Amino acid sequence: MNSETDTVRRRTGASKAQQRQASIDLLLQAALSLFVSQGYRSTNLEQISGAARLTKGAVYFYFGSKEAVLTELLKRVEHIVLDLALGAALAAGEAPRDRLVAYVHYQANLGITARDEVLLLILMSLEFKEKDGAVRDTIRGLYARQRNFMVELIEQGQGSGDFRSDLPARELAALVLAAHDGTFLEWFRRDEQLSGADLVRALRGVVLEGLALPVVPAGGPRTLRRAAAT
Amino acid sequence: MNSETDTVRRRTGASKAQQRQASIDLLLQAALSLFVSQGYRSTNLEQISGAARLTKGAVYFYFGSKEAVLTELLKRVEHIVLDLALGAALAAGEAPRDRLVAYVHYQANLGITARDEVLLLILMSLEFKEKDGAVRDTIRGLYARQRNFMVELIEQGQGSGDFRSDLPARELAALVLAAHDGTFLEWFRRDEQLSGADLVRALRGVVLEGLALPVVPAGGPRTLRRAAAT
Amino acid sequence: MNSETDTVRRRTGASKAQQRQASIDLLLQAALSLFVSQGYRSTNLEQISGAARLTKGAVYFYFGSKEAVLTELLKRVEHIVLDLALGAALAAGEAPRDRLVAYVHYQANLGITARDEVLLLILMSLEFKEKDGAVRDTIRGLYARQRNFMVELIEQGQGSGDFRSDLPARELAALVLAAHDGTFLEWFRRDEQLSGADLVRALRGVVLEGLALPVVPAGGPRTLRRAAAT
Amino acid sequence: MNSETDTVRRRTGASKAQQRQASIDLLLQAALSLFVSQGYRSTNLEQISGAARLTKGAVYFYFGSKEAVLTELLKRVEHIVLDLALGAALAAGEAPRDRLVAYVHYQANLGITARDEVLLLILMSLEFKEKDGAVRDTIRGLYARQRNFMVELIEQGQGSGDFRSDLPARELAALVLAAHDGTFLEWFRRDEQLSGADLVRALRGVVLEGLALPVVPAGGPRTLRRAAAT
DNA sequence: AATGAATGAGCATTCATTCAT
DNA sequence: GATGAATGAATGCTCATTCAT
Repeated sequence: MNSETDTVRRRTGASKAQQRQASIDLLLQAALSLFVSQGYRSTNLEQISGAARLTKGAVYFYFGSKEAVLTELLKRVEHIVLDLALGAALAAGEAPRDRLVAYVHYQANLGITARDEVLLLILMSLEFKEKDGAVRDTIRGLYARQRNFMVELIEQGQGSGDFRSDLPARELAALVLAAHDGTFLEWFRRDEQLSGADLVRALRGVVLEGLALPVVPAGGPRTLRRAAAT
Repeated sequence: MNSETDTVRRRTGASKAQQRQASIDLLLQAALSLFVSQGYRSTNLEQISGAARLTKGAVYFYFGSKEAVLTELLKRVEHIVLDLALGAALAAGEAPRDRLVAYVHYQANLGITARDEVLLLILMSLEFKEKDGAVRDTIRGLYARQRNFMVELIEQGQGSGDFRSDLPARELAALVLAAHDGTFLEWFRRDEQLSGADLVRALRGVVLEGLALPVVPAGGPRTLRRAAAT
Repeated sequence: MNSETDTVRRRTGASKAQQRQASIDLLLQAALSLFVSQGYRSTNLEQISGAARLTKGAVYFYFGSKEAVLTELLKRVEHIVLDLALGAALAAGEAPRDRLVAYVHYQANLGITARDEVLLLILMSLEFKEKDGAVRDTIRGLYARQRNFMVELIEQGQGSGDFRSDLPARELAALVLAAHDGTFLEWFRRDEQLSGADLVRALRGVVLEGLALPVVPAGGPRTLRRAAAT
Repeated sequence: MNSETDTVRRRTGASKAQQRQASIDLLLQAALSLFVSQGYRSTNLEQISGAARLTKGAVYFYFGSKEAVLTELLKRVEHIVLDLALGAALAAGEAPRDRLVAYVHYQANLGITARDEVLLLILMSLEFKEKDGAVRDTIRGLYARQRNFMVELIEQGQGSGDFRSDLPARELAALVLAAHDGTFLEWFRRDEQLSGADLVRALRGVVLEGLALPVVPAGGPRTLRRAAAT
């Protein structure tokens, strides 16, 4: 099971198509992991290809440029972090608060199942903020989609009386997403020293309570609080 | 008002010490602004020194290395973002919720008066996460101070019955700070398209309501809400 | 008439040998055209094989190396540009001036029927001037043959009194060939904006008149010759 | 007088301005020589800087890019090969034939005093023929100037009856310049095995006789001319 | 107090070539 | 008969750093 055996196995035991897919996946996986831990700029192609037991040339064979690797990664991220998350929220029912809870849950789950994908989007949005080009535009598009969804969700919640209306939906939405991103980053920054479960519960609790109608009479919020309890 | 006039003015109107300080400040200001907008790695010394109307050599004359510029910047950030913020919180009285409100307010103010300093700390904590060295250690120290303060504050609030106890103080503290960082980043990411005032109000509102004891009888939260109103 | 149809046609309508020859010709044609327009060094195998609707590997299958493609091309050029040109000159009769005229005419014709072949030789002689190896040696051989032929032709013309003897045959021969190459290059450089017919007439006229015995009688030319003397 | 002494002398014995100029000249001289003998594409920065006893970085310090080195070289070539040559021709008097003779002479002289500069222009015009960019445009401009000058000169000569009018000035001009370039290239190709003096005399003789009014008296030439007619 | 010259290590990218299929 | 995968050496360029002035 040493490296030689490994390489040979990959080279001989598989069909071309399988080998191709295996190399691409290996490369993308290595790039994802490195971009997240070191940043895009500080990761070089030698590291990426080396981690996949290939050479720099292989990256060019499959992707054509370093940036194209990131672009491909972002395409996959869009699916996981946006398509599915938004889908999960919509599938949770009609009630805005149910949708919000589902969204928060899905995202929290992603922290475990797709930690690097989530972080990639956040970190690249920061690293590419001022760099003109396709990557920046792509990322802006992703963020815009996320924001639009959240703004609408909150507006509906305000309309239905589920969410507080004393603050503009745009800023509330920004805050929900910001709390999310911030929590991920803090978790990332501390190398998972925090209890993920507790952190998620804290996030959900605080966001939902904080978002609920602030003038608390009797029933309404209680339900929300109850619904939020796991 | 061209560069020559400018240089001459700097050369003639000031003593050696003043001139020295002026150059240092110019360099630090340029570096701060560039590190925040482009990142540390993507900012080169030519840009920094050029923005200060000096040359690369001047950076070495005053600081000795690129990293030393950042280190110096972080020292200043520590004072503004930590010393003063923590001081402001402590000065707000004994009550944990008052201290938290004061802390949030001070930080929100910083978003206007020292935007780049706040962002520098956040962004560098991400960019230097995996890079061994003095910078990383410094940043970790700053974050640790901030966290310890917040954990203590929340523990006190939990003890006094001001804050919810159904979640661990460590995770709640992480969340408060995360919401903060996340909100700053979102504001940064969107180039200040958001209403800063509304965003701060949303942050304060959501965090405080969310942090307040979840079982709300009559008075308590009201006070809080009243205190939070501007 | 798309690529698929094309490939299918090639695959089905021809015998193995025909197909083989077709691929080789396609490759050589592509290489010739690209080497002439971009230079050898600046043309890569992807461009060559792509233009022939094949892949890089095919070039190796048929030729073994990039240089071998050029070598094969030069072999064909030798036949067209040397064998036939020299043959045409010899076939024009015994008189040196008739042979020279025939040579010029044949070459001029090549400018239309085998433009790229002629240019390839000229351009590669320049590009490979300092690169040791088979290509350089081949090209030198071709040029030597051409020169020897021309020197002999001019020496005969000088002996027969057809050509001027006040200048050495070696330099006159060099000049005739140089004028040729230079004219081709100028035509090439200007992307055929010049009238090919007029250019050839000019070349022939000037070279022949200039080469003819300079013993001219009366007025005009004397002045000129005097002015030109150093 | 070994390399160390040399380097030290350059580094310590000269003022900054002198050192700067010395390095620039050394670099340009090395680049000129290498571009001419190996071509632009096939010359790398290591060779250029190495020949000047400097490193690649120095090239970037002074020029900013490989192409900029060539651009600077071409600027100097324009002065030597165009400004001065055209000036020399105009200074030779009013008569077109005198001007032509002076031009040919000046250019021939350049073959000795500025061989590489002349060749650079010719060779780069070929190497950059299909490469869009500033270099190509610059070269085209130089060639256009040269051609315009020659066309006008020949038109004047045709008007004054000095030059033959049976061929268009444009093609005759192209031919004169082509003969020039071709002769230079042949000389270059043969590594100066030819007698430069004889070659120049041949060029001048053939071009001038060939350009002179073809009105020749008796038998011989007529036959020739008849044979040449299409 | 600061500059200009120069270095050298690092990096993304290109490309001829090899080889299993 | 030809392709696709992969390599490795070469190359233009960037940039933090050094040093004499």
